[in-house]
Amino acid sequence: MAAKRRAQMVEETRAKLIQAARRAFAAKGYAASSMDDLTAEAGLTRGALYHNFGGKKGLLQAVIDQMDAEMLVRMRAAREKADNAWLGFMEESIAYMEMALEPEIQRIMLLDGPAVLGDPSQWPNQNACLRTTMETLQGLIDEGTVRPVDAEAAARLLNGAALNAALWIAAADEPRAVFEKVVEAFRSLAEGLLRSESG
Amino acid sequence: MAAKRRAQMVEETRAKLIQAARRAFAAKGYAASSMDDLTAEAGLTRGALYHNFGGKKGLLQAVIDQMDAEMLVRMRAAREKADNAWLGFMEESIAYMEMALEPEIQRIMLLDGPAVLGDPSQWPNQNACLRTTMETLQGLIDEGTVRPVDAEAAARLLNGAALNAALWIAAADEPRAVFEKVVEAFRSLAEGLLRSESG
DNA sequence: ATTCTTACATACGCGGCGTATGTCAATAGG
DNA sequence: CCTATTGACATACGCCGCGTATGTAAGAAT
Repeated sequence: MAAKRRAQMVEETRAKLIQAARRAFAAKGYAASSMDDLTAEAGLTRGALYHNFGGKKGLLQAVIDQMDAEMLVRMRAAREKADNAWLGFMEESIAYMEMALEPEIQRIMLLDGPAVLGDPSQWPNQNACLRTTMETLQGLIDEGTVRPVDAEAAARLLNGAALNAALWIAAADEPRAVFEKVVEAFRSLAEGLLRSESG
Repeated sequence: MAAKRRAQMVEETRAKLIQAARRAFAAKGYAASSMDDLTAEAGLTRGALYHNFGGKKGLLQAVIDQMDAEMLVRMRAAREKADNAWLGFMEESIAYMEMALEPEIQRIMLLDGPAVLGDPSQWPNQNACLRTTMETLQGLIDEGTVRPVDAEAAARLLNGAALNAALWIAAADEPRAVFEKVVEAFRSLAEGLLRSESG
């Protein structure tokens, strides 16, 4: 019980640091964020950061893990709203693009993350939200809806497409209008994966 | 004539710095590359760098412009080998993916570039090799081969797909085998853009 | 021939990161 | 209940790297 109190405090410390880091990284980017500043904002010092995360990269990794988990939840929710598997996949993909429009996600997950930590598929948690896309796709292949392509390859392609499109949308003058165009083009592209109806 | 000599020297200086920067950025990444080191390797000092490029970011921009131009040439060459426009587009896209496998291009153009300078479409030269994809695509739409989607949106999606796939391939154990899978999946995806044959 | 400008080199200061060390509270053992 | 030990952080130090301000020599302008 007393032991639990201690563990609880540690978790709070970690949570505070991750929270502060998310804001700092999102606002200024990873490179421009000072560890002194963000720890101070959390009411702590760099000592806590090095103890808990081993360094600046470790903190970024922790932030990414947290955000990735959140994104996973949102993608699942989007998929489960749809009537069938294929439409679920579309909704899931669109949800991903919408999330990729959020500055925090874009900056941390899509720009700084890969640049600092390398390819997302090599991350410790294996990028859960990419895995979800892959598994959804594999299900569609198994049920015969989608051509028998390599699920991971296709998932990668679609994820990358969505990611890049989101970068573009975010920088556009009228994000919402551009978003509609992208969704339409994305649907066309994705339909290339469907088994041809005449087949 | 004497004036030309002077301009020539300046060009050589800039070329030397860009060359050294390309190697340094490719080897260690942008953040870990010391300007003192790379200028010294070029037989110069940071003074020359700040004078010619305004700073570290300016140098990165110059490096990217140069590489982008080179990529453009290679994409054109790939396209012109093909028999028809659609196949040309495929070859062009595959060429892009192959280039994206090269560590130098991957590190500088695809990882550090966007992270440091922001969205590629906002870069000064407007990312020439993306424009090429877009124009090729627009041609295919005009001739009726491709569905009337937004060319820029589709180009963005395909570029992003190729980019992300390349990141994955490069980190894979057997890059070549994975590359084949990706190309196959990419073809399927891209065919989603074709007008349906029954139409 | 002189002034002015260009194209760099040199010098300086500040901020940021990592590490080594210190401190205090909490657990464990007798 | 008292002490030894570990854990969770804070403090202190040094180095490196960037940007800027200043210096300098060679070419261009008049």
